[in-house]
Amino acid sequence: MIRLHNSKTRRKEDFAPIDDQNVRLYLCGPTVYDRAHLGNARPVVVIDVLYRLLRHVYGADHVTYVRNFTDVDDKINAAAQARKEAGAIETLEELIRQRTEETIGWYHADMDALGALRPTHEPRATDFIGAMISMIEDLIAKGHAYAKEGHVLFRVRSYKDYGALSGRSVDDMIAGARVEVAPFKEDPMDFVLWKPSADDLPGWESPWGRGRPGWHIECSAMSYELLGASFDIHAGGIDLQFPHHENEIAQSCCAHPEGGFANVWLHNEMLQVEGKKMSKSLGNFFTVRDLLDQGIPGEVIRFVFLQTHYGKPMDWTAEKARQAEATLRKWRALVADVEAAPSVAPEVIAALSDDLNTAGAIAALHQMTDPALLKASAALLGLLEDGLGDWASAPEADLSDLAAKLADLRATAMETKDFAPVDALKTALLAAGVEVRMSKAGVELLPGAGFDAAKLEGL
RNA sequence: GGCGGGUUGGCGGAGAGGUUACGCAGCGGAUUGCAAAUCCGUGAAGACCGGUUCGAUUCCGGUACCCGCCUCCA
Repeated sequence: MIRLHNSKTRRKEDFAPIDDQNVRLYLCGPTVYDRAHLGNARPVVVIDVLYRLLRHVYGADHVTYVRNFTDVDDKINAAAQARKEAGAIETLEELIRQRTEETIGWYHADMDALGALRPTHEPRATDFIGAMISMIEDLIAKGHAYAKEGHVLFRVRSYKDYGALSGRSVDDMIAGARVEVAPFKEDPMDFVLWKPSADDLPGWESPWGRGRPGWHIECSAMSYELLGASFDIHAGGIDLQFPHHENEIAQSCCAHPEGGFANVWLHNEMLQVEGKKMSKSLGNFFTVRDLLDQGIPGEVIRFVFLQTHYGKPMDWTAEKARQAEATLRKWRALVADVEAAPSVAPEVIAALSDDLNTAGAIAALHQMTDPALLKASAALLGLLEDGLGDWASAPEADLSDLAAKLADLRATAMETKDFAPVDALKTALLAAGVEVRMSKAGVELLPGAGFDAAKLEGL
């Protein structure tokens, strides 16, 4: 039995799918205007583990996982306009398309590097504009939304449970007074479903004139098209809980009162870097690609993420990455050339089933002595898989001559009691990233983490 | 101001109302020419103040501190 902490009820609940032949999961995906930063990767890795667990429990063919690409956004427009101003000859529309295509390619490459499985569907907002317009028309017809001055706004007061997910009341929020006041709003909390586009911005024809959708409507429209009016799990970062998810619920439940939208809401906490919020102003902002380029393997990033429960803030530190790499190297050596066991360790399943206790699952892996079982169990966490381990394999190098030389020097030193020549060679080997093992059985040289063949020249 | 999360041994980080978490580091030992690697062993905790209880780090209340969201940033 899988148990998940449901943000909607604020409790850990037994998970019971609506249809165990088709378990349905939706994760809010990225706005594709730039490289994914490290924080973007956290929900992807967390939900990837959930996806793997669900596939394990219900069968690989009985889980539908949807993660959208938001490719309508002012930041994308800004990036395209910047290119235009820099002298690009393409139309703005073409530049936007280029930018989103490019970013999606980066995103796939980066998330692949983290060992995340591709979702079943990756819908793009621009492919669902028609569905969004239909949904907005329906909301207007049902009295939950109104058109004014080219905008369409959702009437927050018409959905009585508005604020239930995030524990807020409309009145409290207005008292907070951090809302955009606009003359065309009936109520300050009303939010945009559709807005007009100037000629130099992307737009689509609609009953309210040429314009583009507000942000929230895309997830409501796409989840409805791909998963239906009711589905099992909706996930995303806790920062999306309000207003994004609150607005999704309001739109979807008002448009499809026959459905319940998402049964379970999973929210992951934020990511920090060395104890502080990651931000450009603090200079600790970096992308997944930055880390990969620094030589930190995706599997190591993944391991660091999974060491912290998704519901707690997770602190990225260089020290954690160092430790994770050491652990993975040890495990990789253990499972090298080992065939995965046919089944997964029950402790690992039990830990993951308990609200995705990935840290507990990793602790269980530490206790495992059977490499075949370790490999099979780690796979449920997306670790120690064959495709992801190139980084840990020893660099190709023939060190047999040097090993023989060291053995000779050592044998001589045993006689003369002068170990200086042996130590000199050993020191040089260590400096080149070679691990030196000397025992009664003989000398063994292994290329290690920082192996540099160039430093072996002349030895 | 409103809403929410957190505070565990040197560091990271879990579970469980009463029994060793675990990992890294440290320390002791085996091993080694010395190391490395490996193996064995080992000390160390639960922010603060109350309450419930035979018993709480674990449940409840309060205090302090930290953090997030409320600004179409996951």
